[in-house]
Amino acid sequence: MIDIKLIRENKELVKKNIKKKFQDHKLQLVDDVFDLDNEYRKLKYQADELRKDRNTMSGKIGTLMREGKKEEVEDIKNKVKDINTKLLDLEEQEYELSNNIENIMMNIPNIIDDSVPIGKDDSENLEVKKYGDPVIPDYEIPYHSEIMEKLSGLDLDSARKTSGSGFYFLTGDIARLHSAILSYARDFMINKGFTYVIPPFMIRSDVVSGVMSFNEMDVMMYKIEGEDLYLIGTSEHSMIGKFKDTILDSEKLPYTLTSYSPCFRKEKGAHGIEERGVYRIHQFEKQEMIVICEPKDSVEWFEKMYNYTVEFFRTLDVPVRTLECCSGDLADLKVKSIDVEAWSPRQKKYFEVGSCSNLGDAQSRRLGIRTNNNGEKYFLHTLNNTVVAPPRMLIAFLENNYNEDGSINIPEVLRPYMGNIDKINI
RNA sequence: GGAAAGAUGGUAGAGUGGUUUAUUACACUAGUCUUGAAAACUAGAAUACCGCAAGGUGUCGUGGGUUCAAAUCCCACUCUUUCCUCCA
Repeated sequence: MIDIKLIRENKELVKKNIKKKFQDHKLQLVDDVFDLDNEYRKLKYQADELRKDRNTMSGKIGTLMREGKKEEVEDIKNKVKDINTKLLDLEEQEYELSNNIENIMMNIPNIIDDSVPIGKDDSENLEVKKYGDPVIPDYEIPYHSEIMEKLSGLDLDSARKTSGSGFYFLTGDIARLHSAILSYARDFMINKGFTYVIPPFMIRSDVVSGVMSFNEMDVMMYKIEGEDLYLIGTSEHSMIGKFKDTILDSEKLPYTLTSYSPCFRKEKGAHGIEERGVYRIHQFEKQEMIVICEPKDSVEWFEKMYNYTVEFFRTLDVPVRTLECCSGDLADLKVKSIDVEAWSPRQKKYFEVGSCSNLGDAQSRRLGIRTNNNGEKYFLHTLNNTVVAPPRMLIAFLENNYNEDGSINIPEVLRPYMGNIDKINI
């Protein structure tokens, strides 16, 4: 959500940004909201004047009553009643206008960073850099769920019985590996100076609507029946919600947090052939990082954050690359975004395992996350990034650490979390 | 789940329908005094929005309602504290 003042002052900039994102159908919205805003301000002035009259007149009644001037009181009462009738209509228009304006503003995309490559959709995302050798072994690597099943680590059949499709039982060493990765990720981020947080896994509707659009909400979120609660789709939801309507002490900035949570997603819509197994499921676990910082520092933090993920994957012997989201693929709230993709030696291509985003002040404006810096108040910048989401990450991990005999190498950094074994054997 | 009390500016805390334009204290900012500080004294100061400004409007947990007028009365909800009940 951008500042409406930007539209008042520089409509063309906002329009140019929309064109960069190939959303030409939204160009009209800028003119519409500009007009509505003017209308709203005129109306507000009128209504404020009426409210002013009402207040002064009502104020007089108190004095007149004490003086016992009943007739005058009745006269004024009637006048105020008239004002209220007029106001009723104006207030309804005022409410409607401000709602319309807000709805449109939600649909006007955030101003993207100058460095974002221009492109229509994900096919035009740009590779930034490769890390590690994308090795293609001379033996065949089975589908990840097969690897896991051979190691008695995955039971999808039972999960279908208890919960339906899109769920899994992890067992034995694979389950332990899953936890080990999360524990390692937690300690990895703590060592980078981040504060570990376990947030609520359910949030209220007002927080949900603060962090996502109604559309996203319907597609992603599970609602708890009979309660005003939703299961979180990512810990970012709780973590950003935590700061809703707060003024943060400028001396305590930046807030660098790493949170763990299970994530619940409906995943409405068709799934591709490569989404069998544990690639796309209703419930997974994730270690996330969140930074809330001064606007001037967000570019620097963005760089640091996706590099942490790259470094994390490299310590687990998984080759990765970074892919920059082009203008057309960038979600409306985002200023800039880079995906971290892991190498799949089976598919012989990279696939997404994490996403790092700089939201500028769009999210904080929407939620009211500000700082007070020597009396000057302004919105902060928010960023989020995946450290690791194990079930999907396990795919990359297993494929890249797979030996021809079906065993799995455990990289050194993970061994303390795996009972010091260096291999999972069949 | 049940009962009681409560939610007011950065903090504490008064305010039970109309000079509340939200008392007061602490913390805060500026000034006087001082080599500097402390203390004392003087002044300023909640917040969002509209407005070039003067000024205006809204906001006393949230949402409704009553009234000419609501921090104050009524209803619902949320949260906090204490107690009972239940529970990992």
